[in-house]
Amino acid sequence: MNRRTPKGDNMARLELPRPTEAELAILRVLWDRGPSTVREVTEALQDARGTGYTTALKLLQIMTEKGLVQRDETSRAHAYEAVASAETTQRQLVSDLLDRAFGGSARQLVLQALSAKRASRDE
Amino acid sequence: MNRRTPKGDNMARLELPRPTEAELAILRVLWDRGPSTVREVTEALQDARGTGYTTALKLLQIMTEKGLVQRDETSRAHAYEAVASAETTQRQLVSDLLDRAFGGSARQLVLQALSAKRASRDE
DNA sequence: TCCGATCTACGAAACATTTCGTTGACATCT
DNA sequence: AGATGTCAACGAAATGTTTCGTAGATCGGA
Repeated sequence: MNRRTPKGDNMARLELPRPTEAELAILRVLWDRGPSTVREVTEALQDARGTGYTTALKLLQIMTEKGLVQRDETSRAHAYEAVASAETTQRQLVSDLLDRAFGGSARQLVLQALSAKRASRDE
Repeated sequence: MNRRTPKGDNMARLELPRPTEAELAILRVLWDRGPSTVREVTEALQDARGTGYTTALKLLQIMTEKGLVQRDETSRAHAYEAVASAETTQRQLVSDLLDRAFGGSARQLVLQALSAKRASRDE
């Protein structure tokens, strides 16, 4: 395990774990919609992925443990909310990719980003 | 399974699978050094990761199956070589991240890349 | 030829991620 | 109250990734 702020802890917020692929898809929904129930997340994910209800629920439970989302249990249908902003998480992901694939050369990454954009526009 | 060019197939090279984290570390060595033996890869990886010999070998075998690397079996110590260039793979990774985390906004990704660079320079 | 070093191959264990079936709680409607 | 539908929780299966132990082949030197 790898928790920086172990569960009940209220320390300086730095360093959440890197979200997995399925987790990231959920975070994108939460960033778009704000706090949402499992059903809402599931429905928003129907198009992009085939995510079933219990799958989304399980992922949100795991993400709560990891500290990636916060759960509001006030109403029967709990509301989940992303803990880190889209910008913060995106910066972390870019930074990881920078280290893992580009040896820290932000310049190369930017160039590839522009090239990738052009390629996707071309099709 | 998910192979585009099923094993013996020699079709147009497009679309290799996205390398995993450990695989990417190996690709970086191969991009740096050119064709290398398992031992050479293992030694290059000693610092960054603790990768043992059989681990590197297994990964290279899997990567060969996936088409990520090519194996030259001429000498007893086989030589492995990356199939796709650093640039091609990097472009693919950036493109994936763009879709998965940025909803296709290359502009945002570039901004975060610059911000990530600044942050890492600051420490 | 025998020994030790080095290599590939194989398979399984350890671990992480994703999916879903089932259960029991609770709510709403009749 | 009883029937029906929605919910969270849990555990386990299915899949993907990483690590390593072990076996067998080959090479070179004593």
